[in-house]
Amino acid sequence: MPGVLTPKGRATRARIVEGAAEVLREKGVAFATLDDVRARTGTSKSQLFHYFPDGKDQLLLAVAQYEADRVLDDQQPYLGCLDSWDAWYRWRDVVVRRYEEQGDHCPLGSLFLQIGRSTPGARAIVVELMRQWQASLAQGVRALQAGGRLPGSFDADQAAAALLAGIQGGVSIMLSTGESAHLRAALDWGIARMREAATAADRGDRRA
Amino acid sequence: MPGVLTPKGRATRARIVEGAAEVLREKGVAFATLDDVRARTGTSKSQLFHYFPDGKDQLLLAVAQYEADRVLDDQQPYLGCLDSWDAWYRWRDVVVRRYEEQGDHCPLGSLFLQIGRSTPGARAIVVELMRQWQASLAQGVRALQAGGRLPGSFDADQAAAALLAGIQGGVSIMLSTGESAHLRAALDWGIARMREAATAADRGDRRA
DNA sequence: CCTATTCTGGACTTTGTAGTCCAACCAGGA
DNA sequence: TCCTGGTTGGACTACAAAGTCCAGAATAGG
Repeated sequence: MPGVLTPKGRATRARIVEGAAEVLREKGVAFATLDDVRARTGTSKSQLFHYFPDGKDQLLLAVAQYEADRVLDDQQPYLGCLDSWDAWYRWRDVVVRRYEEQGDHCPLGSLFLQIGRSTPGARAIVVELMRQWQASLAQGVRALQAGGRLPGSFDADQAAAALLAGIQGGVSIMLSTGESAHLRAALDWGIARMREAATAADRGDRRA
Repeated sequence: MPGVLTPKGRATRARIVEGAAEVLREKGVAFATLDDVRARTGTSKSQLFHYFPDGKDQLLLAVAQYEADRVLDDQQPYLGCLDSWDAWYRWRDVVVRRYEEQGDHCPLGSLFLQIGRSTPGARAIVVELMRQWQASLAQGVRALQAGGRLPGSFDADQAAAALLAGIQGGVSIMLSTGESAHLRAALDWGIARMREAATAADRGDRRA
């Protein structure tokens, strides 16, 4: 796979990544083989290694990046404009629905077990995803503050971190139990806490 | 492995499970082989299959149960007596420390990817663990309520669910990033919300 | 002691799968 | 037209790891 890829080559490579992502979602990374990918994408062994010379790990990494990109995209445009309470609730609904539909395979979580979390490439992908996700949430909190719906003293970053943790945990519990109750509870609880901080501040303001 | 195991047999079996657990923690389930277990425990292939006739999956399941049992044990006695704010903070510290020490391999999480979450046995283990964990937390919330530190209207089960989700997510983020900040944020945020509910109720009581 | 049963060692078989190799194909530029 | 380099097909190899088998040692029970 020297310097350049022709349009045809690029198309094939993309087909492989997308097909591999499908296979991984369906069978789980532990049971997905290169032959499955080959069959699904209508390619041959040599193509797989032509576009991913370092073999399976490199392909898995590409799929991980592909999936990571989708995670945030799937939450748009809601995640991008969390400037009112309604917007927050709509976003919550989108998140819950997305993961309920996803069923019981976490494309990213499983990927990293196979590749190894410590692999620099893998780690970078997930760290960057978490960073962006948390940044979007923090920005949403600040938007509430800017709109005067939340006191400025409220710690936006800690709120975003806690919310993100709740989402991750809710999803992983759902993967094991099949129930989205925990995901809902985490989101509802988090948003509720912010609303309470808002009304408490109102009371305080009124009193002051 | 007919009906009974002699004392010697039981010891060997236990040695295998514990050794396998160590190996899995160190290498990760994706890379641990029966030969690793064999070497670590000083046993032979035939013993492995003597005590676990259904092979690797059965062994992994036994390890999963073993690890699941430890999760709650490691939080005792703190998890069992969450009847004051101080007790909650002490418990939080224990949880954070336990997972910081555990490093970057989640014995349970990874196990289920290999076995397959949908396997009835695997699912049962994790569902039961979550159930007990959440029940303990809910009991702690009710203990606060019984002590008059928290209004009775507070939803203990939702609180427990949200806290549990936060823990799970905090841990899984820590596994990927190496930072325990999210775990701390989730716990602190959750406990803080309860305290606020308490003080808000105080204000309300005073006002009423 | 004798015998039945459990336990253990280790060589062997089987299988699934990643990765290799080379010949052939296609497309665009000189 | 020919040539070059990216692209493709598919058979082949290499190997690791699960699982099998049987002979022989240890042990419990009578």
